[in-house]
Amino acid sequence: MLNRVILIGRLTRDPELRYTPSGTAVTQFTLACDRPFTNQQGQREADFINIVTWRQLAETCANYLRKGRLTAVEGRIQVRNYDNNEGKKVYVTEVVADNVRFLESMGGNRNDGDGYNQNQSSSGYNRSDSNRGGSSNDDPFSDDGRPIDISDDDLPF
Amino acid sequence: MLNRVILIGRLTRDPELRYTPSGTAVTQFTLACDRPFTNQQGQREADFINIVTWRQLAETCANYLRKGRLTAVEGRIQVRNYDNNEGKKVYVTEVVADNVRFLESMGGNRNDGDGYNQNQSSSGYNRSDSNRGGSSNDDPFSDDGRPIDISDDDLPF
Amino acid sequence: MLNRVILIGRLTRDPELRYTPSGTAVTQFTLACDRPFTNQQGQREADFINIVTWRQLAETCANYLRKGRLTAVEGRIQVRNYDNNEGKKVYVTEVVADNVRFLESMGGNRNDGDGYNQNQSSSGYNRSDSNRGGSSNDDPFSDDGRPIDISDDDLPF
Amino acid sequence: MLNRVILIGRLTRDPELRYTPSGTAVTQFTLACDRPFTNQQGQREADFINIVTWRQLAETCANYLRKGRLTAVEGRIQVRNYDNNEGKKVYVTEVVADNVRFLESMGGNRNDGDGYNQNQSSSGYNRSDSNRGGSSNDDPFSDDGRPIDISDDDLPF
DNA sequence: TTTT
DNA sequence: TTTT
Repeated sequence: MLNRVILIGRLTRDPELRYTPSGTAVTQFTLACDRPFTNQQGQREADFINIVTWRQLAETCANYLRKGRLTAVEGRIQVRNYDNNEGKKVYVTEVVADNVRFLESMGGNRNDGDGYNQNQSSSGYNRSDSNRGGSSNDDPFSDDGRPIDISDDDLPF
Repeated sequence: MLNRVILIGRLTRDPELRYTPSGTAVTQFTLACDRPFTNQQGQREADFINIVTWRQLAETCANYLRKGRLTAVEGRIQVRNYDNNEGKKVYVTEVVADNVRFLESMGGNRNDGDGYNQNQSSSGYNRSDSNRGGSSNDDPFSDDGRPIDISDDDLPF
Repeated sequence: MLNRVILIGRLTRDPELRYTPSGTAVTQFTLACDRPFTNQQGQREADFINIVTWRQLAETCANYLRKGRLTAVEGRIQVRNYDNNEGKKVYVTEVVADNVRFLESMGGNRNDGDGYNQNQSSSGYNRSDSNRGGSSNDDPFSDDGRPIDISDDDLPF
Repeated sequence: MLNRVILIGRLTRDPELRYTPSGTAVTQFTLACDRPFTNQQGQREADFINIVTWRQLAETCANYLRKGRLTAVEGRIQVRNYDNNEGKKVYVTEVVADNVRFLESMGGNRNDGDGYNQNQSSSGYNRSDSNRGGSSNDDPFSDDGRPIDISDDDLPF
């Protein structure tokens, strides 16, 4: 009934832009978020959190984000599952972002401080079908490690 | 650098209270959070999000939460991984809660509207070791589906 | 660049629905949010936080919220100012809500568990003019205590 | 029952460090947070949001924050009131921060990327007395514009 | 493995 | 598979 996530971290790699069969842009990246405490060895660990963005926001992220960039992400946690090639259910957790803020400039050449990068959906017609038994081509990130095709069924709002 | 989650949803089952070898309480449960849109079939889906609480908050959750209860959770996203019995890395994503609010009373017998249920850590000495190669007994939830032992190494703050 | 608020509290009064000159619905109410600690006298105090909602969400809130109802609000902090009748600048702080969740049912007669109550704006064309010097008819809430007219200029997104 | 704010913005001035009579550090500053839309004149406005930090976090903020710095703040909304010199109630709204992240380095001389800047309270004994009738020396920020003394009574957690 |  |  309410599902809100706000993260600040750094990209572990350049973002990946892809398109669904129907032509919708999807960009995926991973944020490294340092934990607020150190472990038993006195070292600070990080959580590596998968982010997905759609449509215009996906294009903007692909254009402006790069590995290492400090970035703020607002969105919701999404948990999906599919049956892997051994017929076992694999669960995938990711943050579907609807607002991304570029906290570092792009190598001196431009300003990114102005202009919000928000999802502009004309809400209401939404659809998102996950959990379709047997179908395995339904997601950006796989906890399994395999690259997987994305489908129009994953379109959020 | 910042990692904040706020959820409101319903417990899919009664919470499970366990103890680490050193006697620290850990309670786990899953929140069903309805998505803010309907899928292609016009149905509202939910995300099933794993929650972990520690220490005093774990005891309180085990005592007062029950299947179906509307509950608010505040915490951080944590991503852990371990090698499963086939030597494959399994990733586990969960929300480590530091504040849980009981939004529904306990069947008329008590009030839960007063009193915050917050993690009371004497911050600073914290430690949390995940990602220890080879060790597989390190987590409350497994995306693999197997029940797994919990370890003191997972203690957050 | 990022401005996010999430509150859970109870309405101090029934919500007030009004309309701007151009016919846009605005609903205002105040949430009492208990503080997470007690004061020197051992008593728990509350913060009384002003909420504003617009358009469809305003209508829904006016229809379904009532004094005392436990309610979750998501939005952004807005700070406005105007010159009062003595020519002094008065500052008004409120939360402009874009998502409101009714956490308690309406006296048994209905269900409120399904259906999100979210602001549905066709983002992009937005406008909001506050801080107009001399003009005093620009806000729902006044820290001054006077009832004030609302204006189309306050329309957010 | 839940009161969470997350902001990213820039300091409008250098932070101000003061001490309560009993020697507790309090730092105040204002964050300019650009609104996510433009007004009727096509200009982007900002909300100027007052922030208060206490104790160790106050010292760290005073040491490392400066006018113009991009900063993330996590905390809760607090609304206080007092009677001004004309006997009128004045309301003050501010964000009491428990986590502040410095998103820009300090002119090249140091690193601020490591090390969380979090409030370290030994929770449980808390107290905070506002709303004391007649007393006017109770707050960092005044919507009235007058500088006001701070008091130990405002100590949160 | 999923809640109302 | 991980960022500074």
